[in-house]
Amino acid sequence: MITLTEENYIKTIYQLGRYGTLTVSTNSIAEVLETKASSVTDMVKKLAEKGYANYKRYQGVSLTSKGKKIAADVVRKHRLWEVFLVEKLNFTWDEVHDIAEQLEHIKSEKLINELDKLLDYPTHDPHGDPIPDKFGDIKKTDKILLFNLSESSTGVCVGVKDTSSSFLKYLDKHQIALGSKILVVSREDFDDSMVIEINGSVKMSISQTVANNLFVKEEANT
Amino acid sequence: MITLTEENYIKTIYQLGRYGTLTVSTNSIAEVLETKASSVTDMVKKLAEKGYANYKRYQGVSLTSKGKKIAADVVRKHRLWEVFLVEKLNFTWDEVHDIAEQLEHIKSEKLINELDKLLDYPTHDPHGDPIPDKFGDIKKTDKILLFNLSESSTGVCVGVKDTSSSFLKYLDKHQIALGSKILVVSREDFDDSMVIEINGSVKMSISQTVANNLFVKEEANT
DNA sequence: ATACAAATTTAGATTAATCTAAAAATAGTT
DNA sequence: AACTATTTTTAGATTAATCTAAATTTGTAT
Ligand SMILES: [Mn+2]
Ligand SMILES: [Mn+2]
Ligand SMILES: [Mn+2]
Ligand SMILES: [Mn+2]
Repeated sequence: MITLTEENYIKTIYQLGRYGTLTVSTNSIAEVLETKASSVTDMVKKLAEKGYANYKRYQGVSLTSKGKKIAADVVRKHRLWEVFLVEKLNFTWDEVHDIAEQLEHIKSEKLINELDKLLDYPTHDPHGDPIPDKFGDIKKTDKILLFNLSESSTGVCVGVKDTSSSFLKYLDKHQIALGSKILVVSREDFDDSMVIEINGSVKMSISQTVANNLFVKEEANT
Repeated sequence: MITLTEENYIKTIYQLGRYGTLTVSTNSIAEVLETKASSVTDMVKKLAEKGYANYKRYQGVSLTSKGKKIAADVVRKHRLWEVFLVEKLNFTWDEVHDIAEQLEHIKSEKLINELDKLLDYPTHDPHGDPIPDKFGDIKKTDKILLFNLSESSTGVCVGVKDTSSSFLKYLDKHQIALGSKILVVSREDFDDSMVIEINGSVKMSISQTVANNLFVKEEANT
């Protein structure tokens, strides 16, 4: 039996450690979960005892394969529910995260498999993040940050790094959505801002911050 | 802020007290929630402090209007989710209750209103229980137990009292569903069993237990 | 090699929810 | 009215998850 709190810690270790590949520090977990480092220490000890994590004092934590499976399951549920909220219940992409934080802990294998079927087996959530399959495997794409796209190159917007409501609403306002085609018209060395053209029509200037939070898939150069 | 546990106690008080009309005993709550009476005493004190319940030592508990609203909301969510599971995710009526026990605690007004819309504003859950509207009001029907239907009277099955999986599967097996027309062919004084005819065709004998757990709406006598 | 700052862990306390065992109140019966 | 069985409450302890403050370890810089 695993508690909701344990699931949240495991998920955080998974995501901070790049889908379970790296070792993660106590402080970084505390920051994400908005708890104190001492609480994290207690919890990772428990996770290690239960076989979900590898932990040596002062050396950080990583997930066991058992822990990775739990984490992938929770992330799968989170992202499938987000798709459901957008596709079936008229939510916008900036409204779904907090509700998915609750729904990701509902326990029923049939529920999640039927939801997957209802949504026609989506591979990505509304923010472009990949949905692990029922074995916990993730199809990883070769997306890069818009910031790393060179002048006069083109990319298709495939995801966001910052999923905060304010950033998502900014994108909505400027008609940038997943699937939008983005051409880097020019770059400004002075402040690292860039001028982009969206879907071959609207031109606008974006800050470094924006460019560093938008994932694109680079298009083959003509 | 209200906890999941508090919600479950409030819901139990609501249901034991006939949708909040009666005062409820400590022991009866303990029995439903499978806890000890001493735990119930502690919790009802807390509920009273928080303004959800009226409580005087040794005199039982009832809900305040604030408590009733919470309870109706939780019951509304529980029953809407049950409809969702059956209508959209291919669950059978004997599979939905435990999952709805989890889903009923998800907090989002928009979520539940959109779910209501998606399901086309259902008035009853898959077991025939009424779904409170968003104001907490319940449309109550004049259903009676099949056991109280007299010989040669006819009723339409509109609900079940026992919602256990074993009873629901028994009904499935014998083709009794919500909407089935049931004629009381004869009654046996000896063991209170009765012979019924379902939808004008199949005849079968049912025990007192079955008759006491099926709600019907009596049809006007010809 | 030492000193220091940052990260991490330990010790001890708190809160929510639960339990057992004992005490108190209530209700039914003579 | 007194006795008794049942119900309910109190007292004290436990577990999960958290916190603060103090102690320890690590890593970096002189
Ligand atoms: Mn999310
Ligand atoms: Mn979560
Ligand atoms: Mn139910
Ligand atoms: Mn519940």
